[in-house]
Amino acid sequence: MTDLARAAGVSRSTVSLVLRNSPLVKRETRHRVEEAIDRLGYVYNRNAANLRRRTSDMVAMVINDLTNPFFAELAVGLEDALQSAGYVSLMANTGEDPERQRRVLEIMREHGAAGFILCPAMGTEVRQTTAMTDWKAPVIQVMRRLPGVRLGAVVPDNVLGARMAAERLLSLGHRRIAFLGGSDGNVVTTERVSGYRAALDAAGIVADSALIVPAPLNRGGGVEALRAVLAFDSPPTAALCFSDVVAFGALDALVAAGLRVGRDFSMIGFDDIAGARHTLPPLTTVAVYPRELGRRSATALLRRIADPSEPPEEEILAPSLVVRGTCGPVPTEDVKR
Amino acid sequence: MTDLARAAGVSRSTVSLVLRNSPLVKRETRHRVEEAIDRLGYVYNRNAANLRRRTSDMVAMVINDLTNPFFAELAVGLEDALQSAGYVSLMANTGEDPERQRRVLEIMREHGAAGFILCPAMGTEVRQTTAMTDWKAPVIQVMRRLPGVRLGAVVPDNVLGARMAAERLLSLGHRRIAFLGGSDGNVVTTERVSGYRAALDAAGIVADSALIVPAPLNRGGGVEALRAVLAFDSPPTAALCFSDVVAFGALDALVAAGLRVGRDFSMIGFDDIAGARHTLPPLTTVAVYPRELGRRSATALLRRIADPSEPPEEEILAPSLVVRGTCGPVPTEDVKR
DNA sequence: ATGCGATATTGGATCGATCTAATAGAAAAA
DNA sequence: TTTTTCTATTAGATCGATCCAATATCGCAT
Repeated sequence: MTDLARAAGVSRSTVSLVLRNSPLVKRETRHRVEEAIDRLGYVYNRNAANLRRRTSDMVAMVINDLTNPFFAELAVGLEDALQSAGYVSLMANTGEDPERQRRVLEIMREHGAAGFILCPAMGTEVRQTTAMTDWKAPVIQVMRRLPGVRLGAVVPDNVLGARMAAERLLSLGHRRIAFLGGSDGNVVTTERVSGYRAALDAAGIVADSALIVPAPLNRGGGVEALRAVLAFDSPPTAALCFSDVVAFGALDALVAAGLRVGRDFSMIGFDDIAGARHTLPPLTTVAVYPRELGRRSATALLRRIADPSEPPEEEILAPSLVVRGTCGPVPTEDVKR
Repeated sequence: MTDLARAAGVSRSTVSLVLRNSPLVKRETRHRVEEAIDRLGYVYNRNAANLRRRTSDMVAMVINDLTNPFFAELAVGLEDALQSAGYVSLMANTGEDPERQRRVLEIMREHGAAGFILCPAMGTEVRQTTAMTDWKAPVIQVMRRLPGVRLGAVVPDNVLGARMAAERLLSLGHRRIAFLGGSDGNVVTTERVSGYRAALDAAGIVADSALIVPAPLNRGGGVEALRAVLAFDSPPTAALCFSDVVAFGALDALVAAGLRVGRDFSMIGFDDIAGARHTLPPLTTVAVYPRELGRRSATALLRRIADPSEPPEEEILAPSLVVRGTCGPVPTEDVKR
């Protein structure tokens, strides 16, 4: 900047005014400075500016698993909104490792992030998030909300979504309905299972806890879980899966067992990822709009960055049931085998 | 830091030494300072440190499309390696928009990124990348390499991959082989098509350019492209697809047309993404290991950050053919219909 | 006591920007 | 001509760290 000032024959202060295109500088001086800028190949230093102004144009995004298309979509929605608002994203993938999560959060804090978007890794201790409540920068949890922590959150209504799905199956006459996938440590599992339970309760059915089968959140998990329930003495006639990916595996296992999807056995997924409409038959599922989730959390964060006195809010997005071809009426006794 | 110094009864210089845990400070003073650090809730300011030291611990990652599982995997490999090396990632998604790409690159430059990893958006002008050759920070192109630009690059051997795939089909007796998907503007398309052509040439077959069908790089594109070639007077008996996603669409179209995959028509994909092993039958494809691509480009970048005199290199990773179930011998005349 | 080398500590300049309050210059009003 | 009022410009302090050269403190031999 000193070089620029010398080259343009003005003071550093004036150069600074030009850089921030202040209306104070005379048109002619501005041109002289601008000419110097591209003659000398000057590059503005945002970090120095942020240091002096005690501001930041960086936002921290810490995501549990970007290889999961659901979260990738969420991250893109987020980044897109932040980028349009003039922020740049410090992004990190934790791979569901709470310790790694702790480290990157700390580093991003030291970088002076203006705010934090966190999709907590499984097994994140509450201690971690409560510690964040008195960081000066606002924090928004997205997708997964740790219980009892006063940070903001933007999440889908998992309870409602699971209830809608289960109710659909109930209305088709199914009475033995399994819940496949997820794990106890996971908030989302807890919520979805509770929605599933609520629907059964409302229909006056006592939930058979053997029908709730935890499994890894991948295709293999779905295969396993479905095989397990088929081996029961009185197997279920339908299943609600933790996610579409799990449902894909469950569908694989169904055809492997020679069952006709949607006739011998009904299936509902969760998330409505890209592949869901291309299974055979297309998967009925609960759409939760990850991109919108990302966009909303960005908006919520930006609001609190703009006005830090705003209280943290929890935004809960309604999901919707996307009916495709994997559900049908309960099969008659003889077919059920 | 001044507060810390006062609280611990030492000078700012000493505090600084403690922060960088220099062996110069006496154990006892160090403890006094550390005590003050967590009593006052002090947070280290990396930007200020980087400003003074004229260094940077941020790397820019600019990716064309993170919702594509292939690139998501690549990004994760990258970020993982950078994170372990103590760098933090400035990440942006361009959504294949060259103008947006230009803007974010400029912003990250102004943030003083120590290096750049770029997977150029389709339609990126060479002007953009040549301009980057005289940025002081090193740049590595990943996956897509713009022709004739002296920046580093880490890419798969697309020519070889496509040739291997085409040779496989040729060895099974296929003579009319289509290439489905991609577009002329895309370097990767050019490379894969040229590998396909090379194999045909070597087998003494004149490539029928009508069999090279550009199409959008999504499932719908695959459906369209396959329908188009089936409508020919003498349709192909096999197809090599630009990517697995395109192949998924093509498989959909095949079953819709009542053809048996691997018997009436053979198909090979490209990329070996997660879903490829779960099609029916499982998709034969060319594996290019996106995660490894990411990891290598991170390594290459870090090397050049550490020693800026290192010349830019092009690293070309060998792909491998993953044989699954979508290829079979050329059908006999009567079946071919 | 004094000197000496080693070990610890420190003041002040600096990185590249912004900010405040002061000032110079020109035009308008007295 | 003098005063007032804008409009442009500027000097110097500052943000939070590091770095360098200088200095203080110490144990130990003389």
